[in-house]
Amino acid sequence: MNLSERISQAVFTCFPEAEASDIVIAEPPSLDLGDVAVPLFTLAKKRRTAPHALAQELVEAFVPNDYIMSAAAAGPYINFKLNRDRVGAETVAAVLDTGAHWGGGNTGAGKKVLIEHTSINPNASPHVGRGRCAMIGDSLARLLQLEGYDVEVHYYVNDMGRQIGLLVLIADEIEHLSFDQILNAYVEANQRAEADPQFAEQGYALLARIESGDPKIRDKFHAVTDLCLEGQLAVLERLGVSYDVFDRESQYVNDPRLERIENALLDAGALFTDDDGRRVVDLSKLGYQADEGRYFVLRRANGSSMYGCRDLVYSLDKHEQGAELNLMVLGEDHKLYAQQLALMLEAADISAPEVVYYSYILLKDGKMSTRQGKVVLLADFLDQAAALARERVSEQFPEMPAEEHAAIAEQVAVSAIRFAVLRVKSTKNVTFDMEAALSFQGDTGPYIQYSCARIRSILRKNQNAIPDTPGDDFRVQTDTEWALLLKLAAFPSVIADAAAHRICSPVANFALELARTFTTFYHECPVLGAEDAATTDMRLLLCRATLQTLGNALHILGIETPERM
RNA sequence: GCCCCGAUAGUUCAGUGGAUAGAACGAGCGCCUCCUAAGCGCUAGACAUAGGUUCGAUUCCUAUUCGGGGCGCCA
Repeated sequence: MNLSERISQAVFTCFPEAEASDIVIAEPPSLDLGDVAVPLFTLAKKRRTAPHALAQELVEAFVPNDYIMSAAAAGPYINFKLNRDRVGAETVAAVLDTGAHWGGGNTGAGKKVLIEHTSINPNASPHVGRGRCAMIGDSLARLLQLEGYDVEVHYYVNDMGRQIGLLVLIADEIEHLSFDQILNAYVEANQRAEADPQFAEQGYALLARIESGDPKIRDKFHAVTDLCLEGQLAVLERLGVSYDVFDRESQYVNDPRLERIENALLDAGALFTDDDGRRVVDLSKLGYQADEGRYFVLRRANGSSMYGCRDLVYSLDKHEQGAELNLMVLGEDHKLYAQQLALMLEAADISAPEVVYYSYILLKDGKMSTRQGKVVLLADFLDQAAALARERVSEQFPEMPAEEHAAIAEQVAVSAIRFAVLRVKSTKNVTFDMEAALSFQGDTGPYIQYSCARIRSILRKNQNAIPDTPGDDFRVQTDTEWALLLKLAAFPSVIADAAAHRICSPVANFALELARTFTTFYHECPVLGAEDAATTDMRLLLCRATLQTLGNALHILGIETPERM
């Protein structure tokens, strides 16, 4: 039985007709009032009494037990005081026993989840805006893993389409196209296509040839996109983001399975050929309400397929893999498109993927613009951050080998960017502040890592053996220790909530709060210099449990916990 | 024009249908013979506007304003 169940139990015993959903477990404004609070407004209404009267009634009927020591009425609230030694010891034991699994609710046991994210156009080194998708997707994957899901991460390689065709044309003119040149080549190709219709035509012609199965052209497309993908993945790898499966858009062109969807659309009377010879879907036949976005073109007049065809087959392909959960992370600019796809898929009785959307990252002086060079490239940020961090570490630990300086600096750099991006709710536009992200001070990833390093330092300096688990002499002596224990105990519910809502920012904010709570403890409660050995042991256990919890939370965020920094 | 998202201190972000809305940065003052000062303490500062639902709204609903995104042959 966990804490909230025990509290509910206490309320039930004197109010049997209450339902679990009526009981809200809250935090009192101060630990002086109690450890856990229950507001009684809803229950009082049910019983047709005043909340404060009900509070009195419950207090009088309350019988203390091993876990809940007392109940006190405070107006419309009832505040419980817990047996801190008992609850604290159980919390620490739970953390240390479950270790890397601590916090996971196992709701995903035996279930497979397929998650697609990043899938950026192969045209340039990724900037932080693109990185938001990768970091959110990667952390979501890690979060679901902790919940016990069997997670498979997919990356959809957009290796087709007009712009890749143009890029292939340009690549033919350059001797050895490198990753660094790709963006320029891409911009140039688009400019030329605009100015020179013939050039643009050549691009479409290439598409037609790849669609007709020309292996030479296909190889050319692959060569260009591979070069790009390789460069992009190298940056993403620095961030700790990895993928299990790469699905090429080109492998879904001319896929016979499209027929199944087209037939369903025909049956629904939604698919037709318009006056110009395009194959168009009228989504209003599938329940689409608005006038805008009502028509969706599947094929150009010349018969070549549009991206939608490939996406439909790709969705079908993922659907056929039979995962319990099919997730994808998309920018909010894809919202309408994803809805349109979902309607078409559902018409063919195919369940559409569940989509997690994220909003754009803005800069202080406005939107990012690749063409205006107004972007923060992930690689540039990491380089700058790592250089700064390296200076810091080498000053602080001059005796440390240079490779270790570099390794720690890289971990700090990754933590700075991942935390800055992940702590913000994904539906909000973030304004990326380069200066703040490079300062490593305050509400940052490095601050949390620093707390971990302090814990590691204490554990390293400790000479004596620490018990593996709390014993009978586990005493919670101060509010500071207790506040830390309460924070630790809250971790599983943070994870459960985050996983259920497919959102990682609460995990980031929890980690920050826990680090702050620990820092207070660090300043107020000496561990190695405690009054007696039992207190030292207790605090060492608390340190270990905190490190484990911070480590688990940071692992979800893709942030390492350095031994020193 | 229509649709979707957002709006909390000077700034960047948390948070909640209920007790006193939290941090950080920036500003000011203080703290390293003390487990790492990437730290800590103190001071000043906010729920866009107007209605509504509710015992109670910053939180839910509606409108307005502002910002972001989108609206048939780009992916």
